[in-house]
Amino acid sequence: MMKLSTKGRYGTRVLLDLGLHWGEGPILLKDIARRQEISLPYLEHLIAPLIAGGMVKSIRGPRGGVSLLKRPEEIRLSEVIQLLEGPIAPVECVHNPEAYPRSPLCVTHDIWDEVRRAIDGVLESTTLQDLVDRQKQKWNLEHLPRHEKQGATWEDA
Amino acid sequence: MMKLSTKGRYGTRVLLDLGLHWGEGPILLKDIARRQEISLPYLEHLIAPLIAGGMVKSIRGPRGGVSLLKRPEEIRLSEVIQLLEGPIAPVECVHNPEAYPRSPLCVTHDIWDEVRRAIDGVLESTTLQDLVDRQKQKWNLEHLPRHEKQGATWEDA
DNA sequence: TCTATTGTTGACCAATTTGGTCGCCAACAG
DNA sequence: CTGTTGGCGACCAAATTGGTCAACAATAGA
Repeated sequence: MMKLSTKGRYGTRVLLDLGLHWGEGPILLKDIARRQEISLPYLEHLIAPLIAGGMVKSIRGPRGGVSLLKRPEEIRLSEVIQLLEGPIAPVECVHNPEAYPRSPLCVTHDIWDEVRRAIDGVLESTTLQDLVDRQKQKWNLEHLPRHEKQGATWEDA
Repeated sequence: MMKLSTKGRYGTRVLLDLGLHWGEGPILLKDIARRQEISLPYLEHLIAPLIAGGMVKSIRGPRGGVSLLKRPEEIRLSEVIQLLEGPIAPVECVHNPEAYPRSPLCVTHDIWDEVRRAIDGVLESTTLQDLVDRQKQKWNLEHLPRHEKQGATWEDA
């Protein structure tokens, strides 16, 4: 239950990859796909909602690629998940209160909303820059040069 | 994303129903199905993991039915969801650390684990008795006799 | 013991979601 | 104009979800 789909997981890794290459100009989808071990055709679908959401911009043609449209510290994980997976809510009526007039009568509703707020609290307080910083710190702790580890941002799931 | 399936939602309502009838002996599945607006055949499948998990006991034959095996204040929502939906974890590698030796290298892993702990915190701190109390309080606030509202524990989702 | 009642189990099924692939089109640098 | 690169929609297989149904097991009471 309560699983994130690959959309959210892969997509977060894609953005982390872009965050780690922040300021380097357009990044090739091909390179992201290789580093994050995502198939190129599937990556194209993952990137689409990020572009539509104004989080990523793309340039076509030679020397093209994708890059972040906002600075990593301005991108909250809650926005990312929202774009990739839709509203964060364990049950439908929590997200869509107007459609369910009798919700206030049901106590389970209250609990699911508490769960939603708990999830949202974590995602809202985490920015892409936080992920970038944590990743770099992990690499430093290993005393390894960064470029040898750029493929190691997967989560094996 | 992150939706609870009907297993978790319906199952929680079933237990709330049993909590509200705590001490009244075996409750007919038929009655639960009617009050909670769940089809009887489907309810039978919902109740099975609760029985297997030792949370509910059943008695067959005339004057049979199901009832809580533990007191409502001893039943945490986290156990309920665990029984009905399996492990609470937004991604697989968070729940099953041994199987993914490289997880410590991946920062997204850390975030998903924070989300898991946030969810678990809410569910762990809520007991079935809490739900029962809240439900009764809502009914009182409406100044309506309880028996007229026993069907109103759904969540419309 | 017979019977009606009630829960148990497993087979089965349709719809939806998930996790992709593939081919063609659009844009752009040189 | 040509090659490179992303955009987009059609299509697909597998798993999950959300059920139904029929046969069976247990038990209370006549």
